Amino acid sequence: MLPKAYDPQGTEDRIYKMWEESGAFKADASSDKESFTVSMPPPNATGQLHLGHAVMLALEDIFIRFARAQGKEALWLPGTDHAAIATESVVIKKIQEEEKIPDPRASLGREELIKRIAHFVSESQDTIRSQVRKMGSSCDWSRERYTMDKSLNRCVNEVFTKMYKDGLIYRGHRIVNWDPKMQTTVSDDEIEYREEKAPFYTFQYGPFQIGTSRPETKFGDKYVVMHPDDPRYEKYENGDQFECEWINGKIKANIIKDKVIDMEFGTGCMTITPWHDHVDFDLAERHELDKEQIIDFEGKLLPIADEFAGMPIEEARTKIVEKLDKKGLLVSTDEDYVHRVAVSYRGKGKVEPQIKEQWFIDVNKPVIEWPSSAKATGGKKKKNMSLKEVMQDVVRSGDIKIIPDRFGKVYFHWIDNLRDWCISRQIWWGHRIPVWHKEDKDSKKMHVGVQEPEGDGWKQDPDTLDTWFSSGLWTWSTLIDPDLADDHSLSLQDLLDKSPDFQKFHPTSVMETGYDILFFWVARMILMTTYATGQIPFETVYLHGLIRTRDGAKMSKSDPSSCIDPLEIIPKYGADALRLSMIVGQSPGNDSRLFEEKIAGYRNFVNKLWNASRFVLMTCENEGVDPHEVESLKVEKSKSLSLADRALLSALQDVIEDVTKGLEEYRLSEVGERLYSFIWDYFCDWYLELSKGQANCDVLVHVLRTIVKLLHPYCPFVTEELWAQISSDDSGILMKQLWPEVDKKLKDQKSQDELQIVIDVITAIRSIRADNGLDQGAKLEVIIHTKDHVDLLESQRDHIMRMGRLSDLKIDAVSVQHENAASMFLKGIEVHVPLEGAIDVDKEKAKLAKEKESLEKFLKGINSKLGNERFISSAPEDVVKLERDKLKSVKEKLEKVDERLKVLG
RNA sequence: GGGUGGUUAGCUCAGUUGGUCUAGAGCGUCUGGUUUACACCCAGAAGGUCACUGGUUCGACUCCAGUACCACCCACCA
Repeated sequence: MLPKAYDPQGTEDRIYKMWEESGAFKADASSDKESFTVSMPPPNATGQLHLGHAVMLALEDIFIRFARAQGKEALWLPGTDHAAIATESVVIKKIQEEEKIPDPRASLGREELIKRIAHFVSESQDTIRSQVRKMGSSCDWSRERYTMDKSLNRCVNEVFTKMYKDGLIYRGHRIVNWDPKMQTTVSDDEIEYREEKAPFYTFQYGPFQIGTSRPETKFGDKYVVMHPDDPRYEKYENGDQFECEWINGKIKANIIKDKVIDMEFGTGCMTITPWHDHVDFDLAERHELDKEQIIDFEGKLLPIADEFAGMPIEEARTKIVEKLDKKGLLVSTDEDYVHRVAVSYRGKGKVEPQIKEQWFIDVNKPVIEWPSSAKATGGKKKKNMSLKEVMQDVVRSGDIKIIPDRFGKVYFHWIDNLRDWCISRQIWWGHRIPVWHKEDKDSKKMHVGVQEPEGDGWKQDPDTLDTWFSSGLWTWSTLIDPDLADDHSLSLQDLLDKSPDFQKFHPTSVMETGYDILFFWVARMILMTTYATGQIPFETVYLHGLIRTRDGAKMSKSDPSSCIDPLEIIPKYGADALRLSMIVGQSPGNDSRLFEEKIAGYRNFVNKLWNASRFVLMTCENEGVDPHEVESLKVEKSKSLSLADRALLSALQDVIEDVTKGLEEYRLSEVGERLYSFIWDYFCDWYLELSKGQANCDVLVHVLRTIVKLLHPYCPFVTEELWAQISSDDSGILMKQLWPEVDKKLKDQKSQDELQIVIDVITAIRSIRADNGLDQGAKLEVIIHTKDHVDLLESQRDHIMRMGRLSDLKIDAVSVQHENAASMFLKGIEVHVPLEGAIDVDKEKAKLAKEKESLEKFLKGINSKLGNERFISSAPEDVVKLERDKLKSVKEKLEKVDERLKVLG
């Protein structure tokens, strides 16, 4: 016999091991079945899984288990990401703290540091693997990938080379975000802003007053810019020159007029520093101005600063202000000025714009033919598209569907503002740029290719690639056969053609991830994959929201008290309960809040199902039935089923229908609720209670088996554990079972309606008892007066008596005031109990009259709609059909109302 | 400055193209309960003018416009 409460801790690991050993996670590329693929967003190999990962795993596991049960060849490919900057900075910090080495890069050197990082990564991969298992994820471990795998590196190099040859990758001097702490560039999307209070100074600059919070960048300033329409500076012309006293003596300055200046801000004019500011850089490009570097890559001032050369920014700032003040050039200081400082998203260091030679991807160059392969789902072939245009095209055409669709807008807006993507990083951890340089006495040579070129003296470019470059290839580079990675006679196209997994499983079906990395990752996958493979990376993008605390705050690692750690929750409540608590009540794209009571609630539900199953097993035992020997067929043919049985089987068909449709449409929250309430409110609270009178083990077992199948994607562990108790002998494990199909023969709306009447009667008796302060123990005698339901209620006499706790029950076939109502007499008190509708004749009449009126109006509305030719011709067929159905049902209702009004006189 | 989402019971949230919603659930609260599984339970109850103002409609929580507040995203801040 099963224990009284479900024990997740004693169950889950055992079940997971059983699944894994059964081979049920493995997908077969040679199968004829329709494929369904999910690429797991690879967690960063830097540490622990958090709730964000848990949501992702739960959602994807539901998709994949459902697809598998539907008979599809389902592949869920797991993996981890090397997370370039994030990982390198974590390890460097660790070494600094643990080994007291202030500058690990300099002390250890490239090779040793990479070795250390690789060691760290492999440890953290082990933790991640075990954590992913804890969630019950049914992913194919035999295909696990890592973004730094050899075969993935091959793909990276192939794509880089291809892009370079197509002129989509170029090298150039451009302003980039420089992180002096990590000594690397950072992409625009990896920057966040922090508010900071810093003094804002106004200086006298010749005849002008200029404002700045960064005096240390002002050495090279020889341009002063103002708006062309600013009346205050009317007398100055673009290009005018003047001489003025500045930090280190007299300088020659030029006047520039440009519309980017905000006349309202400060004095309406400013000096510019093109080397260290994005806007200034653009402005300088437009007006062809000189650019000069003031701050070096360590964050110290250069010789241009004279006496300040070599000073770090912060120190120099105050000293420069002092000097200008002495010179009488400081006009005012605003100590309370708040401005936003750019900070690296990964390394958390302040970002300093710098001009540097970097590698870029040109997103506007029109050289792409799309779709490039016959397998792609796109429309007609178009030529000369840019990367940007392809990215827009695949979403606009509907080839890629984004859920929720409003994120499509966000996506387009982002693409509109997209600038060339800087892909080189000056860190060591990552895919090294496949470029080799050779310097002779009089010539510089460069080789771009998949492999190191022949001959001596070639040195590989020291830079690595942005981590999103390789993750952009994730959906397909993971499907390339690793055995082909070393065969350099193969082209990129050959690699794709010769990899069975790619042929079978790409494009993938769903990309499920948080909306916060729509730009970082989803957009980049679309860009890289369409270009490299000619296929879209995925058909559907499902974006989940963030999980927040009860108060709506973000769960942050820095504040552990605010965090719910999946690893603490799982042993306490079980992975199934955690999964439910994150899925139900969560709609895609919207944040949701999670707290322990909510998880406890779903733990209770899991336990409820557990006990319902125990009850079924006990009942079977009492009846001498072995649940393993129950055949589903018996249920279908049996005509001697009780009303409750017929109603339940019919309701079950509705559930199968709703759940299947809901899952196909990715409405996971609704489906979860539907199952929850069916199991608890209907199956347990009514059916099991009714069955205590007359149990039909065939039906009990059949229904429980179906329930367990339907719930399995949400709660894989309990359901599998229960399945072992109730499955027929030869059927095998639950996760390999096929999805239940609706059996139309079992649909029986009449039984459902009739059972509802019985339920209403029982409920009425219960509420009368409560209303009259009669406790549960008191035995009651009840007389039901009814006109139409005598036979029905008579047949359910036992149930009504038992569940209403009655000592006696009389059912009288008398004509009551009007149909569909019954009255009851309790202990001499007459109590009217509606079965449906009210009993007070006047009230009833008034209500019916009102209903009639509104129905007539409704009818008029629909008639006018259907009579409108424009509506008929323009509306889709199903909409018109819907209206016609409405018309029909309204007419029927109206007839019923009329009939009842007649009865009432 | 541009954009997106939210505002429904004390709390957390559902509500599928406007019409069985006379607005639901879970938690919490209150009352009662040793019922052939389950106190991680059972039976009941209280609690909402669906943020506000207009509009469209025979009919609006649902569609449109505007207002207020909250949250987030993008851009800019010399």
